[in-house]
Amino acid sequence: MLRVTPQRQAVLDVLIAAHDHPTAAQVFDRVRGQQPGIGAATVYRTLSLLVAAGQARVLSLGEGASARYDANVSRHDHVLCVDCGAAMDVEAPLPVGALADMSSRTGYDLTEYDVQFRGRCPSCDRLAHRLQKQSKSNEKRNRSV
Amino acid sequence: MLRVTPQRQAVLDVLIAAHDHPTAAQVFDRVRGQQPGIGAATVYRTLSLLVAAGQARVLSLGEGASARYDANVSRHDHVLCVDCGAAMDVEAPLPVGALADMSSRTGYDLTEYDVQFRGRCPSCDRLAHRLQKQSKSNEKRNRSV
DNA sequence: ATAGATATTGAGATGCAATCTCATCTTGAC
DNA sequence: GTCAAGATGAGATTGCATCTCAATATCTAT
Repeated sequence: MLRVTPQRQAVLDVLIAAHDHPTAAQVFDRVRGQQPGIGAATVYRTLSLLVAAGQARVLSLGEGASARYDANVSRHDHVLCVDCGAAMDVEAPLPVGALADMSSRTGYDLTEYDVQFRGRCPSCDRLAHRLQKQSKSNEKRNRSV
Repeated sequence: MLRVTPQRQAVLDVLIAAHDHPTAAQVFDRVRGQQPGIGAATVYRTLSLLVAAGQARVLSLGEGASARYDANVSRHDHVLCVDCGAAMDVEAPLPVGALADMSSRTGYDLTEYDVQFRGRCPSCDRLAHRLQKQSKSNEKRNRSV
């Protein structure tokens, strides 16, 4: 029998409250806020359990970044910032039948898909533009020296 | 100036020859076959350089899996096996304008996207079915004991 | 309520990929 | 050839993730 313990509840609570797709390490930190004594093993174990039980999902966003967890288990897509790693849920469903098409095209037995959009979030975008301007004015200054 | 050294050439060669989206560790192993003395630092460094130079791409396939490298830098999508991690390139482009739509919908400055299809590759699928049958016949046997 | 079986926990050890450091070596320009 | 910039690789280090195991908590049957 699988038990509902305070530790497990805390992990799930954190996951449901989070809308930023935290990594396991971030979940661990947050859970510690509520259950200071909880161990890393318990948090990692619980995350795996939740995923196995269909209560959570693992995402591999970003490039070579750690796995990120999401309590939103319905099919959805992601927009993510290549600078700060921020991620948000969006909907960009493929036409009905696209999954079946791809299955027969590849011979794989495909059961799910998702679309990842990558670019810069508004705040990183502003920052990037500001830095760009600055480096241009630096160039001018250096030329004139 | 950026130099083309035998080590860097070897890493790029391995990447171009590979069609299985190897992880950095796998690239390292393969490069060692040709350049036994090459160090891990060099391979990891070179992979980052290649990505920065647009000669390669990093993918985050699978869930919590290590980053995987791909010398195919043109836009394309992936089908991947959730059991063995095999990945293949496919084309599943969104309608023209989808990227711009999503940008204006989210406020992000989006520059790329890709679709990930997940399921079982033909051989893992066969294996899974075989195991399923076996476990059923085991159940029967156990019941009759 | 109690005993015994089963499940869960957390500290610490371990594993492993990835990065960093730095002395040494290579390369290209002059 | 000489020199400066660039590149290399052994080994140390970091940091995430998993495993081990003794202690603890929880369930079930009586």
